[in-house]
Amino acid sequence: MPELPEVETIKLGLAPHIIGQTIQSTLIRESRLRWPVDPELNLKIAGQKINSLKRRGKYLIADLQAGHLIIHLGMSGSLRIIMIALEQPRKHDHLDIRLDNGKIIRFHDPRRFGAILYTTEPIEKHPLLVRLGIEPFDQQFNDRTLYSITKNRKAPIKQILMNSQLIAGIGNIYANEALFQAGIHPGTIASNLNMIHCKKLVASIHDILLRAINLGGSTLRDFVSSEGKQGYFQQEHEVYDQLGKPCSRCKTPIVMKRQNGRSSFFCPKCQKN
DNA sequence: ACGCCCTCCTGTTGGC
DNA sequence: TGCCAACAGGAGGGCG
Repeated sequence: MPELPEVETIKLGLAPHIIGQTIQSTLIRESRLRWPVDPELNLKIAGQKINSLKRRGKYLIADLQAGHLIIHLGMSGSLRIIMIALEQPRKHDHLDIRLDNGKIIRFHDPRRFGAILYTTEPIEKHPLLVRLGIEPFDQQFNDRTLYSITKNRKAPIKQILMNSQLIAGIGNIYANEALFQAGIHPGTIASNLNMIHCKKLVASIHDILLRAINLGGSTLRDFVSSEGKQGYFQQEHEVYDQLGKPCSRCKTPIVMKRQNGRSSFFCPKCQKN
């Protein structure tokens, strides 16, 4: 579920509940995530105030007084705010962070590809973050920077978009959707894109991500009580998971193709190599 | 440096 | 209805 817009939505929903609060305690029910949760996590972060909440790529970063909590939701992770003693933990509720205001941040992740890490190193030097590529909403992300990323690469453009070490935050859904909107075939070799393609693609990426964030935002009011709601952007998918359905522009049935182990969906008529 | 493939894990779905 | 394989929104790590 969580690509850039979902993580941004979670950040916005979580922030008012947790910013300025002090962590009272941490409860680990299952430490076997992508990386083991530090058994001393509670010792290390209890008593620390949460100063701010940021996003980098698909990572959430809570800045504490003396360090940073790095949270990644993997493929199936979600976070909720719940009231103390109100809800029993469900299966796959792996970790609770109890705050002084009586609220609990509860981490849920059936596939356990997610991660919760604490570091006292400068956050930008953390090995998981240091190699991340440019943020799509960075001022520097424009037609020229995308062109410089693509001009010497032989991989298909879709894989370039999904490579978080080149561009951070775009996953399978938004790569598919942005390429459809830009009229570019997902299998196009990156180095074959010209500046015009790159300009269109940057505009599409911006537009798709912004629209998704805005729609995700409409579920914010449910954030406290609901289990990682899907958000409304899924109703806006033009190609992702739309195999066989008519293209919204030309009515040609949407096609699916495996690319590097992932499903690519596209309109064979509107999207050119 | 680059691109491809494998891996971690559980839950859901579709074909027979 | 049940069984089983395929697949799912990520991404680090290892290899050629």
